[in-house]
Amino acid sequence: MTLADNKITNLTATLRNAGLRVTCQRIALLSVLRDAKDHPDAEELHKRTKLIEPAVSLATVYRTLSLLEAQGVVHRHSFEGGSARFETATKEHHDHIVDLDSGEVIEFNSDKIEQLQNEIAAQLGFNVVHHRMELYCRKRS
Amino acid sequence: MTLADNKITNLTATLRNAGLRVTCQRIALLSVLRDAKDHPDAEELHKRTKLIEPAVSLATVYRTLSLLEAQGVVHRHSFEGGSARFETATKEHHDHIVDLDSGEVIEFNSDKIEQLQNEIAAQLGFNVVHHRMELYCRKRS
DNA sequence: AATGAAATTGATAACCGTTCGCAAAGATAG
DNA sequence: CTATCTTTGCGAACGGTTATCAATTTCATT
Repeated sequence: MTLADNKITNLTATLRNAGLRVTCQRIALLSVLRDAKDHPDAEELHKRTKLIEPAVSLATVYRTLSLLEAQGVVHRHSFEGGSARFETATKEHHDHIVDLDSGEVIEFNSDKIEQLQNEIAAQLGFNVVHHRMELYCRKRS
Repeated sequence: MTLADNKITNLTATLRNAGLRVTCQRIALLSVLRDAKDHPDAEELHKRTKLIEPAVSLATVYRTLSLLEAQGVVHRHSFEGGSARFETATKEHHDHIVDLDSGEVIEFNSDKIEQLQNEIAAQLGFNVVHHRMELYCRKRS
């Protein structure tokens, strides 16, 4: 069971499954991640987590995020000109549109593009392990 | 005339055109950029530039790169887990494949993908200002 | 419950790529 | 040539992130 199998989302099980010990800091961070509707950075996650569990340091937030990323529980995105932003890996794979004016992040996905990417890589003798695609946009006038 | 209109690529003219004063540091850096076959980072560019013009500091390299980027003379790429890498804007627009094992960067472009990107953005009410697409790959076995 | 080995933590320093501040040196228009 | 404005080198500062390390906590085993 992973964070993806929600409903009775069991944060403890998520940690156990990832081979990590269960601590209140990690539970608190995971619950913040689970409830986040946006793409917060580490500092923002730290701020939110402290509301649940005051005894959590920024260092632990960073450490736990790295751990969870390594286990595929969260995804890290490094958009242009800012700090890394995180989201749970619950959703289907998707790419991002970044609104240049508001900083807002919109998700999208395109099987067509992914297929083209694979074809292009294959032609050059490569297999795509992962990719990064971000569209920096402005609202249509 | 920009660096793109090569043949008798005139580095001095490139600078004048960009509204920048002509200094030997800038000329040296531009010539290194012009001759680079790879995608060097600032430190590497500094190293190479010092061979031509020993009196150039890393700060000037960074400053000049930012200036040239703002004028569209060079492009900056921030690949995963490393420092920014630069290349002249002489070539057609292209995206990059990063070989995860060797770190090598291969260029490609796909009008088809770009068109799909524009369509997707348009559907969501956006115009694409610029994008970033990188395929992190391994050689096919 | 108590024990003990191993993992985790908070605080803070270190890190690394990059930018900034400033006085000195250099470029350009007139 | 001069005056003005730009650019430079140096080194300090910056910001996000990671490392250090002693103290604390987890958890399998009693």
